[in-house]
Amino acid sequence: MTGEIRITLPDGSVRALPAGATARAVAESIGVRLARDAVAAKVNGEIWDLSRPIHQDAAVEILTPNSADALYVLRHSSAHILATAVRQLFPEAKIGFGPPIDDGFYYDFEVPRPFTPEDLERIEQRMHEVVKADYPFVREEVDRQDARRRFKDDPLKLERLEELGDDQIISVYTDGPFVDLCRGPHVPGTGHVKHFKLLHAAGAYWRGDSRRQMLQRIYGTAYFSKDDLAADLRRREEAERRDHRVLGKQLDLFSIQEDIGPGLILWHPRGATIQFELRRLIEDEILKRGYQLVYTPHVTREQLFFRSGHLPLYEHNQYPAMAAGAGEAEDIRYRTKPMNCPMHILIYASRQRSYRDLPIRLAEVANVYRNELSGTLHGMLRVRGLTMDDAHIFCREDQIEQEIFEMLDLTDFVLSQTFGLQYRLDLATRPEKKLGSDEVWDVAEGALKRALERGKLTYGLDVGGGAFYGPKIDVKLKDAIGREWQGTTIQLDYELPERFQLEYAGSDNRPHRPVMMHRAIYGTLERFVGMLIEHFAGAFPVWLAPEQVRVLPIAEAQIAGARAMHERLRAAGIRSSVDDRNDTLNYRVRDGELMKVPYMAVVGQRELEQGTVAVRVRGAGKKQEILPVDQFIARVKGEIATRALAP
RNA sequence: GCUGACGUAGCUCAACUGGUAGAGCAGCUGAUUUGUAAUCAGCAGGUUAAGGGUUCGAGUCCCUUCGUCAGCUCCA
Repeated sequence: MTGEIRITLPDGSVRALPAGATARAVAESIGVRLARDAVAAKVNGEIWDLSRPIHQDAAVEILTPNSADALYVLRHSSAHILATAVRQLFPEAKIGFGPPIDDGFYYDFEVPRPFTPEDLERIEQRMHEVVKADYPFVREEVDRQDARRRFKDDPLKLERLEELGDDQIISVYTDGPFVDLCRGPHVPGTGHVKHFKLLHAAGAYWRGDSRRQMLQRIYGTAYFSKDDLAADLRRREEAERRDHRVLGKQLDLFSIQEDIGPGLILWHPRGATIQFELRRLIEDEILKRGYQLVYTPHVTREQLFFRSGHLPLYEHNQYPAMAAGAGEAEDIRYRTKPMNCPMHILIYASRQRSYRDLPIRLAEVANVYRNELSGTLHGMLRVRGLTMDDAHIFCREDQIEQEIFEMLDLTDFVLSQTFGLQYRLDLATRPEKKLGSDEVWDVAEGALKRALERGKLTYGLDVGGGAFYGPKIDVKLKDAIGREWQGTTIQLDYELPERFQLEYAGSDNRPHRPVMMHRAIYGTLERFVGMLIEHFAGAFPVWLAPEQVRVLPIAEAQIAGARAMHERLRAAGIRSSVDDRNDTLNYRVRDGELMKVPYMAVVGQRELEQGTVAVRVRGAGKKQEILPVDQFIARVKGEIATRALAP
């Protein structure tokens, strides 16, 4: 391996360098500034250290701080610096994994006692010293014996080491006093990591396995620039400011009370109004699209769920059985339902169906109960009593594509056209624990794929993320501050029609098995409303706002006039209230703003005499408009009717 | 469910190393009649999450249970 190698750059140009040249040398051959900015390199699509020798012809791209790949490298190095500092302060700490993640990095440690906030401060300070020392990250390739020797005191690393195949290169990275078994790559030296922050510590199972020991994980984040780090910390604060649990209390939308139990939502009148509008939107829309509404019970004989296969497979998520109804045999038990599908299936199966009837689309906004682990509950976003905007479609094989296509269109109508939310799609394929044969899954996954492609939609793959009864398309919503949320799911199901022996008479007058689909556009009203609260920061568009107009008389003399106006608004279908409390106008305006009421209609003597109203728009400050009352009502009605997003 | 932190009035928070619960806002009453983000005064409000223990004495220390939070696992 002597002589020259040919390096192809991203612009297509080719440079000849001596064999064994490093990516740093490539960068230097291009320019000093690039060499100075270089963080790592992409060699044949794989990210390498700048200092790693290249022995063969290769395509090389120099990574600088403005690439996403470089940020991952930086964060990976940050994790090592974290571990370096922890090892110095806590020599007894055993190291686990320390990868970069989407919004930062973490490192797992096995330590005798958990880290305290004070520990984090000390660790962060020590990290700054490690950065100041600017230790180079040195890569070495070692054999298994050597690696075993080096990590003899780190059982977690040894465990990982033994999983590596014989054909895999074993590499270790050293920065100053710290050595880690690591695939790399890293920035050239610890001095490159200047802008970072440790965020919090929490327990995490080793290898993510709840049967194994709990390690202590420290999370942090890192950026190339001070501004980026500051912006991230601001974003985190902003997310806190929008917390739906806090806003839900302030705006009197909902509560969760110990007397009722965790994960069970009390929708107060204001929150219920939002739910009501969402139901109205989806029900109006699906009726136009050929769905039929149904209602089914909250509890059922548990036999139904054995037949559907939920029991015992889904039992960990179901509430325990209740005793039989009065006068029934004792061995008959009842369960609350965690899903609606078996009931909708029984409606389908309640009479003979013809191929001419299909597709049959049964919809129900229904409450179901799932016994989620207590530690997973989180405000409205993760609950035990769920309100699903559920529907099941029974159709022929040849109708699948069209049905999926229409569901994707409905999804777009609701999420994008109505709420202005961006979203992306994921095709989730067969999980390990599943019902049905691989052949059936092949057909099902293929059908979803074709529908997506027909809709010319781009989508990602979530391998193994499907439900146990079929593959699904998951919709990930993006909110106002860029966070992603699990919303809509569309699932194909070949299994339940089989279990319930569903049939329709074909044009050949022979029995056929229909295909079934499950879908929920909002997902659950709880999670969707929770997401909306954070998305809008509580400032709902007029059509969703629990209180659309608040009428404020300036003084006692206008109370009767204000009440009359409130009646006019209410008669026009506008949710209105009067704040005629014995407080200053300033006080009442402030209260209206804090409650995020979109419009305050101020009525003074002048307005009453002229038949006008002084309109204060939420968030617009002192700027106000004097409008004839008719005109104001027309404007609000218009915004409600079109479900306008502003104000 | 697991690890850790936490739980004081409706809300946000005080209360020295154990010494006998306090403030602002909200609420109620009254005065004030207000022109676009907090008028003034008075009153009321707590078995300190629940239960048990240590102590002369527990909001404070210990145990159990419940709940909340940060994560893990799981998930709409």
